[in-house]
Amino acid sequence: MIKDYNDLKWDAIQRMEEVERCLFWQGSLGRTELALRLRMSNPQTTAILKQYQQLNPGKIGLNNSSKRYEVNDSVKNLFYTPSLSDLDSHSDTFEIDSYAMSAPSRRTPMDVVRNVARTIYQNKSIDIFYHSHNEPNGKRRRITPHTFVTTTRRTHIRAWCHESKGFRDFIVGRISETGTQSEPGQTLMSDEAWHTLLILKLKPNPKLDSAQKKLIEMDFEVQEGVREIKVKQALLWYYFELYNLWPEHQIQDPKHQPVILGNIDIMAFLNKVPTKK
Amino acid sequence: MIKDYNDLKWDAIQRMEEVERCLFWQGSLGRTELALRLRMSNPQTTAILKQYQQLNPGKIGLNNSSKRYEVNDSVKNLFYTPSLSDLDSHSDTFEIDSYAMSAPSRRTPMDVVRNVARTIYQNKSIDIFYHSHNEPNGKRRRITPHTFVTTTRRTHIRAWCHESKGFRDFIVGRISETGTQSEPGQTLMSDEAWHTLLILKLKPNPKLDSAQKKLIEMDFEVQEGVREIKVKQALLWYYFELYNLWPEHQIQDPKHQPVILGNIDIMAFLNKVPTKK
DNA sequence: CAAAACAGTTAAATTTTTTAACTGTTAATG
DNA sequence: CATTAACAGTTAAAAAATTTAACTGTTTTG
Repeated sequence: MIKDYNDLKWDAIQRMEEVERCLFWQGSLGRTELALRLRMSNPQTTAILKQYQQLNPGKIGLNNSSKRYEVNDSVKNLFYTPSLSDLDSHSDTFEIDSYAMSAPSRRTPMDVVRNVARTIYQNKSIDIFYHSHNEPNGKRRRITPHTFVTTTRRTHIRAWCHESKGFRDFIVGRISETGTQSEPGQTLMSDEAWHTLLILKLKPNPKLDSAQKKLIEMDFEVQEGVREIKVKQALLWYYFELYNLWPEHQIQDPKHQPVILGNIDIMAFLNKVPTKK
Repeated sequence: MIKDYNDLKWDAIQRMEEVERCLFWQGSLGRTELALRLRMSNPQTTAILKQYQQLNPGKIGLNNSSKRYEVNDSVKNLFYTPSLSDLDSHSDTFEIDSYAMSAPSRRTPMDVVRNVARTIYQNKSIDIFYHSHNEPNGKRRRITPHTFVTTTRRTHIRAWCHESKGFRDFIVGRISETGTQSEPGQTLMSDEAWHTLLILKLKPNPKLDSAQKKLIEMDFEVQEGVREIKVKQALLWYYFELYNLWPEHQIQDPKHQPVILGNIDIMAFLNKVPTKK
């Protein structure tokens, strides 16, 4: 009768995930509440909760006083990995408000995303009309995309550019049109700057006093004065942009530049492969 | 036999959502593929696809040549709302790579998130140990949180602060401990700065040449020279931070400040209510 | 102390899903 | 150019999941 995690069918896994989702955000879950959420009858809901208890013993227990199942956070989740973006998409069903600041500079036209995604899925290339810094009015290009890259500022597409014969990043919001698909160029495998990992070292800005430094060390999880981050060479430029790391900006107010570059030599990699300058 | 959207049970809705998810990202979906994804038998999978066709006529059609169902993008989705964060959480099952840049300054300890979420859910207040700019070593406070706010830089909690007797923003990553819950203070309703909407006006940086301006206008969806954004007064500061809008920074390279403030008078609201300075 | 609000239970009826053995179509293969 | 492989689609009986309807038991509330 006790089933293994792997014996469950897809439907059952979805339900178990929903159970854990409720438990994580609410801390407790009533049977009637679950029956309403899953639109199921009471006997079946009871069965599901029993099944959950067998699969993940000790995670939940009925509190006779509140008449609700209460969660034991020291037992790990089996089905649900919590994240804030998940709260965003489910906050309407919980009574927990969640608000994402809208930022127009990051607009991501979903029809472009869709057509590029399908190009990746089919291992093809695609015609795009792209507005770059050098050609703001736009130019037709053919690219073989391999990965969507979400930086803190915008969404990019990492792709082989058939025009410039190299791997480049394309900002999704600057693609105004997508065209027909055709045979691919170079693929993920040969994107060296993508596969090269560098160590980026960050230090608190020395202009901060020691108490403020501690705060920054907390924010950045600094260990022994330096925070080391493994960074794809292809994305190095965006880390400079994010943390405002260019040495010529170090004159700035440390409020706008809480960390500075710990290994200047890494800047050599910024231009080595023409990623984006 | 033809069922209405509302007649479907929870399980069925989840499945339909999965069907639309596959269709959106892949553009096509095979019956055998769907059977594997849903871990269902072939006859049942056929039934589900038929049911989908009845619910959303014209959305999919079998291509006899590829022997796969192909999507008609001009017919709207009924169950699935696409987003890039959704691709992130499902990209392992599609052959579409997706990579999110890690940014240590945004760390969000999920145990803190969890305990605060449950406090909101239960309409209570909670003790936290908070490291602010003025008190980097941390101080115990009691807050009544009402909303999670995701800005482009980090996750905040909007809350009534029992110590300073006002609504404040707390950076999740700067909460080092959460304590016991108790009775709430002021709630969402009385947070004026949260409910006050302002119009923020953005213009392309005049130092840009006209071609570059066009590009920025595309990025920001500028209409007739100005982009207007409705902004909660409580979040105004973060827009200044995001777009680097402080007038004293206007000397900067327009690469780092693509847009400037269109309505200087709005700055009065930055300090009016002590949100964060 | 009675009522309300829950969780939990049972057994028969109903619905969904699987199993196993089929047909039909298209593209690729020798 | 016939054969095969790879798919979608079908059927009917068997099995499994779910609902319905009528219950019991416990704790808090008024």
